[in-house]
Amino acid sequence: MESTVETDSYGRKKVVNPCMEPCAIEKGMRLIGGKWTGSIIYHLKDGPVRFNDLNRMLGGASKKMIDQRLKELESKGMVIRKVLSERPLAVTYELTEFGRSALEFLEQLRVWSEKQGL
Amino acid sequence: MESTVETDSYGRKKVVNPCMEPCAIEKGMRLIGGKWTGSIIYHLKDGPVRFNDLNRMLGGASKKMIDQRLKELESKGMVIRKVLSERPLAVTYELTEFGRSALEFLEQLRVWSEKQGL
DNA sequence: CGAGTAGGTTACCAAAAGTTAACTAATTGA
DNA sequence: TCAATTAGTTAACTTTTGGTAACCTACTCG
Repeated sequence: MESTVETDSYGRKKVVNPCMEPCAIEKGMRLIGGKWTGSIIYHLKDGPVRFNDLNRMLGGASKKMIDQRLKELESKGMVIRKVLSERPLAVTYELTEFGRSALEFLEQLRVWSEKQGL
Repeated sequence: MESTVETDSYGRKKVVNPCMEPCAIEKGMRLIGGKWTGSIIYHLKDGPVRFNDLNRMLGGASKKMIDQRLKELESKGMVIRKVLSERPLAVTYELTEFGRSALEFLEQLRVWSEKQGL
């Protein structure tokens, strides 16, 4: 993963390990870097949350977005959808172990972000 | 920043601190979550890199992308562009202190990402 | 001279992403 | 009966993105 540039005797440049396809950082970002994705994971940190509650917590995100993101996260195995009861329909979303493992990084991001006073 | 849902005596839900606009995580993500942005910062970690070298390191990213991202990062104060010499034109990009401060969690992201074997 | 380097810029286009608002069906509370 | 809740879905639309490839000036190497 360490790509470096070397200069040959004629002054020509060559890259030793170019990231031919997205490297780890890029892949990670594509997993949790989508709009609202990080926020959703973060808001699930304290346990299961219901769809509409999540919707209310993330003012600014539309239901469609939240729905879409939750489905992505579910398909990636970071979130589980649980039906508490049909009639009346009640559903919660919670983090899997994998999902939970992203919290560490997200927490650091949050701290950094707040420190910069963004 | 702690948004929670409360239920009143009638069973109605209210959110106490909704993230009305993007919260810290969201803002952070928008700063470094763009395609290739994290990778660019990460590849500048060992010091100044020239434009075309960066281009070679990030196989898969086009010049246009790199150019665009570098300008964004410059405008956000995370990267500085330095002209080493005109005639022949030589330019390097390096991280500012602010840019460097992002390396800490990018490194964590990298480790996490690799651990998942993505 | 012709090719290659450096550091970009430009136009064009296709595809993806995101927003809004309306609508669903079933249930409950006033 | 009216309103609101639940968890979504859908269509229509706009915006943003990202990729390609050509072009630019200036310089050096053989």
